[in-house]
Formats: sequence, structure tokens, C-alpha cells
Amino acid sequence: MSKELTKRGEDYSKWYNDLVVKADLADHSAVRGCMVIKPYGYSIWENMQKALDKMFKDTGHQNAYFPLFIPKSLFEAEEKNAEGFAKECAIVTHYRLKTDPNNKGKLIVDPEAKLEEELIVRPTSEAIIWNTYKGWIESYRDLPILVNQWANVVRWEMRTRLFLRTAEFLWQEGHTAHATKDEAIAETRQMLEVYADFVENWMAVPVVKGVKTANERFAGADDTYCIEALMQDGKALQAGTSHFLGQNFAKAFDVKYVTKDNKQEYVWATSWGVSTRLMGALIMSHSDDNGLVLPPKLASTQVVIVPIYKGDEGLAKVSIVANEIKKKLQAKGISVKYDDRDSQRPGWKFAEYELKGIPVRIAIGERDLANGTVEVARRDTLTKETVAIEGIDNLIENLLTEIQASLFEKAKARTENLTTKVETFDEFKKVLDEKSGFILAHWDGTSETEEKIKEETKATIRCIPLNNTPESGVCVYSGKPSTQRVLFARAY
RNA sequence: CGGGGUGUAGCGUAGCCCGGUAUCGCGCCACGUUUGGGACGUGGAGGCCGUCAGUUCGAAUCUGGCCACCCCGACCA
Repeated sequence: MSKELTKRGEDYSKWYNDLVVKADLADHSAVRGCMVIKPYGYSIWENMQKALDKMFKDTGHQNAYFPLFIPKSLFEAEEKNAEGFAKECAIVTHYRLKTDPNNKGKLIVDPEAKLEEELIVRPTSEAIIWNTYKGWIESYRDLPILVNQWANVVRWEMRTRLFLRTAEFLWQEGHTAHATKDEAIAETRQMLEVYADFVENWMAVPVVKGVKTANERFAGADDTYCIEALMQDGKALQAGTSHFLGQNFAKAFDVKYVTKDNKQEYVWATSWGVSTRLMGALIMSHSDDNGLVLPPKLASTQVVIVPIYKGDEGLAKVSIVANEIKKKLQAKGISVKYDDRDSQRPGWKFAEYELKGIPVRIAIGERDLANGTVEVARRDTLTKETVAIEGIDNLIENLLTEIQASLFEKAKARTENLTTKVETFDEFKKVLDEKSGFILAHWDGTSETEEKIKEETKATIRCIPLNNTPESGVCVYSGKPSTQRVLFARAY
């Protein structure tokens, strides 16, 4: 296999696609718009799932599973939600095939097997879940319901990209039901914090927390909170969303509960999700022209040990020390791979593990055996140093922590450098074209202005940042008064 | 879905205009020598030329449909 990667500077998209395929993360499948997530890529997704799942459980949520199919009548119940997703749904209309009488060995859809009611392959599960919750909720004593599901969903996208936008993708979707509006809003905000915590502290990707404008809001939500991250090419990526659904779904599915003072009230709802798109964010945030760069906390192998030797005897000698080091590191909870394959030479292995983003590489040769040292190489900085074997476990443990922190700092500095305040629309366009990144600008608060700006520049309002300080100014587009700056960018 | 491009061995390609069963490199297999940044030698295997149909004695090559991917739009987590 050719391991030559397109350089980021030459063609950023091509670099991304090359990297995903060559680092063995995922591949295109025989199915339009659908990818195969390969074992190496899936191992990273599993690490993300593990960390997120623990965070969900620590905040009181439980996992459950709901059907892949949603009867059309349920799907259309919440009007805005249905309308928002209608144009990208896969629909099951039949339940049987039969052999084609005119074409031997081929199958056709059996026209006799048409479903009475079409089934929608879920693009999101609010409908089926709220239909189910109707049966679970009678009294305030049944609330809150704090449920998450790990699932696949299908959205028939016109143009797809590995991990960033695929027709089928994996995600988790939390769906909670609450007695009061305040409690539901608190839940929405809490899950946004969980996402921000995960993306920043595990993925080492800095995010801006904010609220979507009405235009960008989830179909069926009263408010959509989000975290937005900036990729190396200056484009924004929505990394996670948490929706306050108000009583929209409760009303659509008639989910009421009886209060302590015996009154009927509609239930308040939230939903929140992150998907395999996070893999794309991870890849695009840290990787370089040599390949993937993984933050230690998500790497399935944190340290790889490569022996350098002459002959079987040489390998045996090096292996004794290598295995000792491996054990010491494992005792610290570090995941280690000792690659003693004789079928590849050291240089080949170095390049391979760089492509795959293994955070730390240890090389041990006979020269080291004599000196009681090893060579330690960092993937993120591509630097190497010779260190004593004595105390190597502590050194590596600290190094992994340092790499994790350093990746975040580097990404944070980049995001800050690519965040620009502008005062005029000329400046706005100039920054977009020449620098790109996030733009903080005043906006008059109207959908019309937002759409005009989008038409003219392809930039959208990513969010109204939560930590905004009120500041009076004038809208860059309309010149009308504004009370705060909002975050614009071209986005994935 | 509209415009443009591409599709030949696992990967990258030559051949296509001017029709006669496919070139080269990397990778793969065997053996030997090697092993501190993608080793070298010798021998070998691997292809219904994206797919379906048409033209033709004969199609990778000509014509049409379809599929997939890439780029630009529209759409979008």
C-alpha cells in the first residue's frame, strides 16, 4: 500500500480523506454514502463511547434501546420535527422480495408485500421515544426520565464525507423528560457542559459553547445549545448539540403527568447527541502531514515499543528489557504494544506508527542495553530523546499527560489566532477570504440579515456564545443596533 | 440533485485519439542477505480494464445507460 499522504497545504480535503483511509480508520463501502469503520478507527470510537458513557451514568442517565423504524404516523406527529427531516429520510415500503420471473437469479420487490403504513428509518428518535414515554409517565413520581441510547441513524445526505457526513452514522442520543421547564433547561445546559468537558479534556479540542439562532435550531426544539470547534483549515465544525424541546413533543404525543396538587401538566423534554462526526473533529484538529496525531486519552495504543537488533539472539536480548518496560507501563494503566515482528524493519515501523498517531514510541537497541537507556519519541512534536530505563514508567506517564495538555494548548492557541473581531462587512468578507476562522461580529438579531450574510459569504452564525459580555454596537450588515457579538464561520 | 472531473492488479499509473486481450513502480509470496528512520538480491503470483447493454469478426479503446468517488453549487449533525 502506498503510504504517501497528500500534504495539508496542497489540498486539505484530499489530505483528510487520504488520512482516514491510510491510517486504517474507515473506508468507503459498497453502499452509497455509507462507510465501513475499520477496527483501528472503531477502537478510537469505542474509547470515546466509554468516556462519554461514564459521564452520562455519572449524571444519572441510563441506557436503553428503541426501534430503528418509526411508523410514518408517529414520525409526522411533531410537525416541525417531521418537516425538518422529511427530505432526508429513508423509507421502508415493502417487507418481502421474490425471484424475478423474467430474470433468473435476480430478485424483485414483491408488489404483494406492500406495508399498510410506511416505516421511516430513524433520522433521530424523538418520535418513537416520546410515543413510548407516553406509556411510562403518569405522575410527577415517574419523573424525571433520564435515558440515553447508543444507536445508528440514517439521514439521506446528498453529499457525504467519511466521518463528517455519512448517510448512516453512529451516535448517542439522550432523551429526557422533566416535570418543570427549569429542570429541563438545567438538563440541557448540564449535557452541553458534559460535551464541552469531553471534547476539551479527552479529545483535546477547544470549543465555544453557545446557543443557535432560530434558523439553525434543531427541528422541533425551542432552543438548541451547541459546542463549536475550529479545524486547522479555519472551518468550523459543530461537535455536539443539546436541545431544550419545551413541551413540543409532549403536546404532539399527549404526554401529561399529574402534579402533587392533582393537576394535569405537559411534560418538558430535552434531547442531546454527539456522533461519529467527533472522529472527524479529532482527526482534523491535531493531525499533520505525517499522519494522525491522537491525544493519549483516546489512543487505543498509547505507547509502542520497537526493538532494534541483529539476529534472533539480538531480538531475544532486547525483548527481555522491552517486556520488562511493557509490564511496568501496563502496571500504570498505560496501553502498550511491543512490536517484535521480524517481518518489518524499524524504519518502516516508525513511519507506520506515526501515520497511525500512536502518542509515544520507545525504541530499544543493543546500544541501549549497554547504556541502560531507550529512545523516547513524541508523535505530536516528532522529537526524540534518549532516557534512562530507570524510572521510565513515571517518565512516560508524565509525558502522556504532557502530550494531552500540549495538544489542547496548541489547538487552543490556533483557535484564538483564528478568531477575529470585525466591525464592518468589508472587513468581515476580507477576513473570511484571507484568514477564515471564527469571526465575532455584531448582528441585528434578524433571520433576514443572517440569511443575507449566508447567501453572500457562505458564513453562518455558528452560535451566540454563552460567555458573551453585553456590548452595544451596530450590525455589520444592516447597521442596525446590536447588543452583543455573535460567532460566524464557514462550517463543515 | 445541477455543473465539471475521474474509474485499468491491494495502491499509484501507461495504453484510449488511430479497436487485435494490458505497461511500469510500490506492495504481496518464496529463499538468502539485512535490521538505530519506509532495506537489497534472485525467483514468483496476482487483472471478467467500475458496471450493464450496444456497434464490430474482434472492445480497456467507439456509443449509450447505470454505479461509485473527487471538486464547485444547493442541502445538512
